[in-house]
Amino acid sequence: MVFKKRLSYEFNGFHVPNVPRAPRSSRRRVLHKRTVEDGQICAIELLASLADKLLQESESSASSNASEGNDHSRFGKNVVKQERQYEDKPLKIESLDQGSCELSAFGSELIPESNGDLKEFQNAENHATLECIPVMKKSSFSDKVSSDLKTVIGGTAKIDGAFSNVGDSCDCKSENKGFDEEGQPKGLDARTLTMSNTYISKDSMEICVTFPESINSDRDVKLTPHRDFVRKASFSRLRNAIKLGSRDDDDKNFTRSNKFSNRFKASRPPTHIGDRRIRKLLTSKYWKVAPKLKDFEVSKADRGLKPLYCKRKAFYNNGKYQYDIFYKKKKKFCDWHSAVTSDGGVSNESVSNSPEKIMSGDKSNSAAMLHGANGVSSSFIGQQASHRSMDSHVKLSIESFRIPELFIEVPETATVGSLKRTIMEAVTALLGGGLRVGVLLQGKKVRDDSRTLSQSGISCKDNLGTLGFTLEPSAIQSPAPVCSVDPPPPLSHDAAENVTRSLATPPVDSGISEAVPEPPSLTNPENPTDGNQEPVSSDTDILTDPGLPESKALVLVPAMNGEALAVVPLNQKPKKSELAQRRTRRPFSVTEVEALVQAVEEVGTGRWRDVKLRAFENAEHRTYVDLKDKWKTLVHTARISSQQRRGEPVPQELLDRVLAAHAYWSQHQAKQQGKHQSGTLKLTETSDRNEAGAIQLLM
DNA sequence: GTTAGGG
DNA sequence: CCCTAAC
Repeated sequence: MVFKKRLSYEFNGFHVPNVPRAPRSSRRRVLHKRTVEDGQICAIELLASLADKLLQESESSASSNASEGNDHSRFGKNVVKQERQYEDKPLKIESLDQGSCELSAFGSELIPESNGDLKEFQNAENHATLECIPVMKKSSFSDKVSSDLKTVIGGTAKIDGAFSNVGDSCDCKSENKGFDEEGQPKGLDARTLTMSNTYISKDSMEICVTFPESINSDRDVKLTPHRDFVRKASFSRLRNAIKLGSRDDDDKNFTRSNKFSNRFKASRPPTHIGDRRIRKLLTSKYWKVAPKLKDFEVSKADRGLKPLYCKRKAFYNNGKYQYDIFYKKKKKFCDWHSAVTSDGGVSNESVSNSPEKIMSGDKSNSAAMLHGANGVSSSFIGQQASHRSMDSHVKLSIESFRIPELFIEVPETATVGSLKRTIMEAVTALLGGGLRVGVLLQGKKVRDDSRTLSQSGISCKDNLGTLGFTLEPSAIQSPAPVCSVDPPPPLSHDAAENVTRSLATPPVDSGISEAVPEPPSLTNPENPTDGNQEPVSSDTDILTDPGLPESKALVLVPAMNGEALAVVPLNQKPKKSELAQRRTRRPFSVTEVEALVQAVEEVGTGRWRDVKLRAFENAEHRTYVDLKDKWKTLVHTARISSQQRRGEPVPQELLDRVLAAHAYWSQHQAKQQGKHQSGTLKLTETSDRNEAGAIQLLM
């Protein structure tokens, strides 16, 4: 009885509830907004000041735009969090972000300009600062730019150096804590990753892409990270994560970790038992089967709890929940495209808080789940119109790329290393087929590859806001656009939030990408955009899902203009799509049928709670609704020919009793207390189906 | 929270 | 079994 009420855990407190099973009715928890911690603020300030210094050194340029500021704050916050975490907590692998590939594309246009360098530099700086990760950016796109590039690089290098120090200090700390460090060289060299045309920061997997507006959308832009590269990235990321902790709130991570560790073992993607609605959605039209993902299923974010029918029996379901978790199977979602919502709202619907979501960013999770069904990964891209693009270059930034949620089965005895490997394999398998890039403009897929960006309208500032990209495993044909960016972006702030959510880290580090910087926490909690925020109700168990829902988050990075771009989900359809698992089927045994018949004979129909108490008091998995349903089917079964019956045959004798009791109680409305004992109905047997007769006898 | 039914 | 409307 008290259970349900207790269920509203507070995630803020990171309290993990131990409820065995959740009541069906959703437990919708309200997310609590995170408050920024003082410490964080300080850290931010420090970082900010540091950044300023750097900028000044390089002859600060005044040109900072709102968007940048935004990013900065985000990153800064992120950094702070990381530091904090690393200091305060023991890091757990589980807390690592799944990682997403972060892709940033910078237009080359800036470079040539006198100011361009500076700006670029700033960008770089921001990134570095934000992530506390050295980022090397280099663009070889055009030779003419090379000189400018140098400058940029230099700037970056500086930053890197500065941060490397930080990293070192971090390392020391971590070492003290007993973390293993890889013998990575320190300094820029170690952390610099250079690629031609495409640069990915080792840690963040940031990819910079530059291209002229006139390029063909398809061929010129390359977003494919190299495998090795990926590895490296993940590696370094891991390292970072270890050192600094994941960007998520400590609490979050912590909680997640706990969940994860506790539940991960299960083989099936146990996920959440969810909200009925969610289940419904899942089972029905909303999800499609992903052809390719067999090894891992996509799970849905929703961790709804099942209802406890234990009001009277208070702990009646103990342990059941767990059972469900382990044995229930997850359905795959195919609608992931719809899922990719800016706020992830798609999936959330009314379901609210799953701790997980809260932690990681609900929206993304849910979205991820949906996507996951397909196994397609999508990414949101943030792009910005190049400011003053006199040179007609389009500047785009893809902040992150996430893979769909994966379910992985790992024995409890598995090592962390094996866990990571397993995840890596799953991810690799997912992406093994290669990625296909789709371009979305105003939610529509841009198909004509030969058209220039300007011809496609992509170069227009107005349209940039509506530009989106999709990354899908090429194996999957589903052409459907995964996500799009919403044109009318509300506030940059919102955008940031969206991004954040989408980026929310999954419990496990996929090893592929790094966590994305968190958005400003202040605003996070409330998302005006949609009600999605509410995390899906989840139990603690949720963590169980090893799944890493990854959606590819597409984030728009506000460009210089500072207008914020909001990522909007293309499809609203799965508004509520939360996944719920269907309970495992448990056919009634003859014994149970017998008990049911007996009880109904005694108590009558229409008093299922009493029946339950009388005959199934200890059968946690049999709810009174189940009993009622079973009775319904029994009556039906008794009326059909034995040839038409399926499953374990029920003795005719029992079926006869069913009919008799049914007939009897239909006449009696079953309201009167069970004065009728089995004896009473026995008489019926004689008269058999003659209802009137039975009644007469009974009376 | 229970019931009663439809799905 | 699920989901809901009605109580």
